[in-house]
Order: sequence, then C-alpha cells, then structure tokens
Amino acid sequence: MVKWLFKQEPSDYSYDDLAAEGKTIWEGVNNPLAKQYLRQVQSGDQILFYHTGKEKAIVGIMAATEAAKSDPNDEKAVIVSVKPVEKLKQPLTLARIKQEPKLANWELVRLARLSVMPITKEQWSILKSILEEA
DNA sequence: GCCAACGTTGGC
DNA sequence: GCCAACGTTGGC
Repeated sequence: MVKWLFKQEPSDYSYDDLAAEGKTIWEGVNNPLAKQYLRQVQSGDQILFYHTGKEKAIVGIMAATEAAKSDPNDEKAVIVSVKPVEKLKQPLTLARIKQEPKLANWELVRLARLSVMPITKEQWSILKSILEEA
C-alpha cells in the first residue's frame, strides 16, 4: 500500500470540511506530475491532508475509498474518492518537517507547487515519530 | 507584496 | 520542436 500527501487551500476545502461531509471526491488536479501520482492511488491508501497558505501544515489523515479513476465528464481528469480517518491532535507544520534532514529530499520541501505526492516508507516512519514525540 | 520555481504558450 | 516570455502557485 502506498501512502500519499494531498495539498489543499483550507479556505477552499479544509480537513474539517471533509470531516463534516464524511467523504468527498478529490478533483481539479491539473499539474501533469500530480495527475500522474493521483492516478496511482489505490483503494485503502492512506493520504495525509496538508493545508497550504497560512497554515502550511499536515492536519489530518484520510483514506482512498476507491482506486483513482477518470472523471466521467472529462476523460483526461483524474478523481479519487476519499474519506476522513483522523484529525491530528496538533498540526505537523512545514517548518517542523524542514528541520528533518532526511525529509529535505521530499517533494513537499523541494517542489512547493506540487499538490499530490507519494510518501515513502522511510518518510512515513519519520513523520510518525515526529507525531509521537509531540 | 515579493520572489523562486515550475508550467504553459506562442512565435519561429 | 525549441525556447523565450509570461503566468501561476506557494512559501517567505
């Protein structure tokens, strides 16, 4: 199972919006690399929800409820159905992530404009250990 | 509000 | 098909 990070501007759609709704369809991803990643999402994959803009932090965890598929209205668009799993007790900020030398190569740090990216096992375990020490 | 980094567009 | 110019995004 692959893990992912999706970015979203919280004033457009926040983790709390997702929690309130119970599920949503992730869509509107246009960047070619982001789309390529999005297309690889499988049912059950865990996805971190990152807030851009003022917050710049991972705020919650979601899970894909179905594998990625094409938008029925637009063959070229990719959509993923997701549901909330849990909200983090406290956000994991970009500033904190940048303090980890081992996370310096992660797309989140290197490619600010990428809105969908994979998380490797090693990266995931580092993130988890940061969360647990808090 | 600025800038860096990346994408896209359009002229050749 | 290349590449310069421009636009967009997101962090600072």
